[in-house]
Amino acid sequence: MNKKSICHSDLRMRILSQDIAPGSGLDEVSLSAQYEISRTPLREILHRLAGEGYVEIEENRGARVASMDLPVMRVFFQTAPLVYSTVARLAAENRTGQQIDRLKATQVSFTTAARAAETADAALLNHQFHEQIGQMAQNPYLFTGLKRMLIDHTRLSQTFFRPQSEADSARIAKSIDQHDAMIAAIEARETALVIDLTLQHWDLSRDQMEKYVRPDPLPLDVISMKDRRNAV
Amino acid sequence: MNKKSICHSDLRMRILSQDIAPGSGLDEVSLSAQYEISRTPLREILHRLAGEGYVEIEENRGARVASMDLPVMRVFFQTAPLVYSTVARLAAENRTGQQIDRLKATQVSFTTAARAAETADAALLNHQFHEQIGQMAQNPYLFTGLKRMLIDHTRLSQTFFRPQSEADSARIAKSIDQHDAMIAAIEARETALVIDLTLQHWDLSRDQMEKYVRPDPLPLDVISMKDRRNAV
DNA sequence: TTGACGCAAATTGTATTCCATATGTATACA
DNA sequence: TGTATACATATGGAATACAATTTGCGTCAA
Repeated sequence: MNKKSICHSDLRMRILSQDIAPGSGLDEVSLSAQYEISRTPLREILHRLAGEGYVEIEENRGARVASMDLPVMRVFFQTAPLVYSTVARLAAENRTGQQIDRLKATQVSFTTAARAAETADAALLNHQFHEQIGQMAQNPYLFTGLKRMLIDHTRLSQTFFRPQSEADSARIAKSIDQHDAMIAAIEARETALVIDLTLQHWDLSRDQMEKYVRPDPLPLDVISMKDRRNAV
Repeated sequence: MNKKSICHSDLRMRILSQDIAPGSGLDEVSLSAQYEISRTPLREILHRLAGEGYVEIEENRGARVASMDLPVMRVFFQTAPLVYSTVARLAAENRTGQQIDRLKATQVSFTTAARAAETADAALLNHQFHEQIGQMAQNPYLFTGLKRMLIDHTRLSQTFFRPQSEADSARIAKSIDQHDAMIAAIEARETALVIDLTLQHWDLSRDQMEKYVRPDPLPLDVISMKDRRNAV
């Protein structure tokens, strides 16, 4: 593989893993130096990423990573069930045998990474898993929308695969099981079941993401109670 | 406006109007000469158009206009009602006053062009009309999918605004009326009505498009009946 | 002290040049 | 006569050099 496509996929990866934060600027000279390519191909990558929804380009102002503002997040939670379940249904109807094999392979890698708590890998492989289901749907119009959703979904679910408690590990195990069930249902073309499983999977993910958006408040004993008495 | 963005929007226009046919190759040197810009910015435009779904870029093979093969057309007709009606509902729920004003302005231009049988302008303004409804929905995930649909929809509906008969003119008039009704319904936030109107509008468009995909057969008297006797 | 104007440095945008890859044709050998 | 290989030409890709735009800072005036 050449440097250009490595750069392209690596930038995608870094954006998905929030290694480059939403809204942060992308400097052309430093990035081109980093990937050892010149500015010309890098700029072409940036334009491509803009079309894919990873970055936003403003005239004479360069490229920034796509932001994740609150209004869009509302829309994200509102739209996800519709898109995911529709795509899942179409996937069950249109999947080929080869695609099932590839999905199973991805699931094996995902399971390994998730059990080993390799956070970044697990999140990325989870992303790949759902993108492959999108490909099965054979519907380019819904697929582009799905890809946009997955960009934000993967960025939001960063904490999901970094277990902090027994409950977190249980959620990860459940997520793996749901993937397995989805594969079986898609392979058997059981559309109603696939939709049901997909919505369950979404519910699990959503609960975890809401924690990310609105995390538990800091423990109060960190703040001196003396100071608190003087508060307005 | 600078040459680059003119080139960008003009290429989009030419692809939508099938002035550049689906699947045809885009030569970098001739295009850059045509728009009086150098190859570097042109290539950036091509990459952007690739991200937007107008063209497809293959490594070391250059850019081609996105093809319209039959399997995708099936999916197009299958998906359109869902996407259009969902977007229309969200537009009615989320539209702002400014957006209504702009939509009305577009509709005025569209009406003029359609009545005057200015085919290319009418098709493009129709495209713009539906894209603006998409913007009203305030849903980037569905909007990208809608934009993809509109690319194919506009390319397929080229014949729609070139009336050949009284019936064609009547259809155009009906289409204009439907747009007016949709604007009113969106402004009044009557979601159920908007969905209904949108589906009616789709039905009208679909019937016409199917004629484009599967046109009336050539009149048989063109073929000599003598030759026909010898046929297998 | 604040606001506006202007200059300078940084950053993005464009053009030209050089290089790599692919395809088509011709020639030679089986 | 058919197929394979090699070479030439055309087309796409990358890098460097140059131009234009933006932004931040400094100075001067109100």
